[in-house]
Amino acid sequence: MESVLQLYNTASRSKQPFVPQSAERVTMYVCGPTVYNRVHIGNARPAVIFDTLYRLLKQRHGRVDYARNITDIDDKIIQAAAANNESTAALTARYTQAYFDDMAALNNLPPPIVPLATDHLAEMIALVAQLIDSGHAYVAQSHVLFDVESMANYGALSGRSLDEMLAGARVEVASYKRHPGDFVLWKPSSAEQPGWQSPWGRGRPGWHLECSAMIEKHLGTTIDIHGGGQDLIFPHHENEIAQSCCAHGGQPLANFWLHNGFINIDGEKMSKSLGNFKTVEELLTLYRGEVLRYALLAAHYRSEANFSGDLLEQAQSSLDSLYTALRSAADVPAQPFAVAASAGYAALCDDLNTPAALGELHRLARLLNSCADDAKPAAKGELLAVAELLGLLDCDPEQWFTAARFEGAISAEQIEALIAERGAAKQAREFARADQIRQQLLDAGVVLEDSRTGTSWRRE
RNA sequence: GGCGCGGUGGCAGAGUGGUCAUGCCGACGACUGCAACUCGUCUUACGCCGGUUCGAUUCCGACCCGCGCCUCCA
Repeated sequence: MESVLQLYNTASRSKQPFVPQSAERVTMYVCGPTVYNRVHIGNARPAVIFDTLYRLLKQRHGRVDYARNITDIDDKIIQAAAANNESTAALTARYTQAYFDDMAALNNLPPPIVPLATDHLAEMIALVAQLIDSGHAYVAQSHVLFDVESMANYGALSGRSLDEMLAGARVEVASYKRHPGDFVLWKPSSAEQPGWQSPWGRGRPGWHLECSAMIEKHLGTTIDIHGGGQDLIFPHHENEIAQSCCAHGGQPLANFWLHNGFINIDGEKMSKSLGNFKTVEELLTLYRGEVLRYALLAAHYRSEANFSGDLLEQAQSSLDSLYTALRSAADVPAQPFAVAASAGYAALCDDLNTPAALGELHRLARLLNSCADDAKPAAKGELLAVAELLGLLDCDPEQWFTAARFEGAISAEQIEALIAERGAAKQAREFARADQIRQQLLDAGVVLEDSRTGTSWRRE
């Protein structure tokens, strides 16, 4: 029997069985990056988490309309482009491609829908007009503002009332707002700022507007799952809900709200001021993307995760041991395995318990290492099937251990030549010479492993 | 101030009212010319104080400590 998928819904603050509106087509939207610089490892967490969920949902339902947007209009983009003396379009095109590259390096499948904010101005303007018409928004000093008091249950997702929000307000309130909690739907652009013509003059959208507009266009009025980082619960998702619900006669924007926890670096919150900001690009010069992915999956997605060199070393060693099992079983055919029957699959169905699923990978690797030959194809098949759900172990095991990862590393040809020489020395029982070659290779970062069938090697 | 989260062995990190997470590191044994890999065994746990219970790391309450959000943020 297939496991029920339980997901923790921020809206209800509890795990609930996931039931999509249509069993044949699941709709999921995840907030993507604002493309004004290289993304950091914290930005990669939701991408990896929701990619894993995407894989699981595809397995369960077949079709998943998964959209992850690119925010390519924003004040930070305008500032960065001005600082570089280039157009916002040139800047965002460059960083959008960099984001795609970084995410691909982490084994994330490309989402089937990747909408750009700047391709949806007409939809955003229409949404604003609708909110004005229905009495949920007003124009003030060339801005269009959402009237939070017009919505009875504003604040429901984050669990706060308008009064409570005021108590902690730490930002100066613009004088033209009727209520301090009112947020910008549309704002005016100066001549040098990017802008679009609208009924309220030339301007640009507020932060939250694009998601509401793009969800409606690509996925529908109410979607099954909306995801993102914890910090987006308020105000971003709260305001998306306000915009969409009020424009749609109160219909919900999403049935399930999923939020991932934050990543710390060496126990401290990652921030530019602390200087402990790690970009994916930077980390990829030290570790393969799969190692980063393993490290990101090693903690449950809702918990805080601490990123450190130690964690990455452990992830590397853990992957090495899994690939060692696959390398030893290189000649074993993988028997097709119905993954829904696996304990690893069941773990993922329990609110995406990736640490338990990784544990299952290790159990299967041990099984593959130790079981009788006739049981190996099944063990290998199950191991690979669970790993695929996690986006792991898709490398050729031989390549995993032998590919040179640093400039100036000893070549495979040189290694093979030395191994041949050592083999001859062993034949002649000149063990001193053989050990000397082993040490020479070890100094070059190459470990030799003798077996009945010959000598294999791996880089450390 | 308001809302919320968490404290598990050297490290990372699941989970459970009573037997085992798992991985990394460490120790020992088997295997090996020596190693490595692998397999097996093992050590070190559930913040603190009460309560419920035959039994609590797990449930309840208080306390201590850490963290997040409260209109930049994944």
